Amino acid sequence: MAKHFDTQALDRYFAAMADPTRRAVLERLTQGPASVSDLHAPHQMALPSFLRHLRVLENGGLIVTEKRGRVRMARIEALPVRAAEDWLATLRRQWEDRLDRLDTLAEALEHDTKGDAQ
Amino acid sequence: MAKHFDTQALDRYFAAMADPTRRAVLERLTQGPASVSDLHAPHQMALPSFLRHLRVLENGGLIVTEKRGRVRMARIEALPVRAAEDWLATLRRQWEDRLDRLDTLAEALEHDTKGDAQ
DNA sequence: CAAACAGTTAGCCACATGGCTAAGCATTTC
DNA sequence: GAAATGCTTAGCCATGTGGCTAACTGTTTG
Repeated sequence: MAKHFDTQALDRYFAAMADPTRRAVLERLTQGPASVSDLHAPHQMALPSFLRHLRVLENGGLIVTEKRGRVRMARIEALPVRAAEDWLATLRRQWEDRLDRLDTLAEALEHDTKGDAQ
Repeated sequence: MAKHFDTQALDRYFAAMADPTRRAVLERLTQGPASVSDLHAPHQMALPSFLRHLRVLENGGLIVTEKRGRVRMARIEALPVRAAEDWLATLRRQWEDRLDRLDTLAEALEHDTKGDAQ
């Protein structure tokens, strides 16, 4: 029942997503696989700089790349995105549950006017 | 229709969540507000180091703090978590849509055996 | 096989991050 | 009002991150 989150993986997932260039790459890759050059084209920075962003995405497991001849193709990997989303959802759910319990408590206090809480 | 994501905000949200200490603080705060000392207690690091994690969370807008007397209380802020979650959901959805389109294409090719796509 | 192409590696630099200790400043509390 | 409490600031250090240029490797292509 208890969800198991790999903290190191979450570290890398979230860190990977904490950069506009890398998020843009992910968005681009939702439309299908692309080569390093294709992915690089819309960005101003030098290719080596860009390549390191791809590495961050890759060893965070968010994308997978494969070299064929002199071209390296990249595609998005679904699972890590799910993992990050799940962690956030779990967090939000816990928080909402707590608010629900507070509501319940508030209602209870309204009916039963003993003021011994707080 | 088009969702609007503040990139700088996303940078800070995701960066804030890319650290186990900070995620632990967020999880703790889903159970309700707490003082700096309370939040610090379960963590090994020195208080000043810990305080900086709180600052990262705060100016990423993930938590709100308020000082009353000599105690500073912190509570979680829902919206940024939502924003991050939404961005991930949007990303995943685009990706799934693309896969759906590929499925549709595959079906079409199965029925209509003309191989002029791709 | 020479040239163009697509990545890659190496190395440099500036700044950010994450940890520490030591000392300081308000606010209780005794 | 002195002492304890709860945070805060300042400053140091090591490592990580994000950018660059220059030079190199392996693969097509003319």
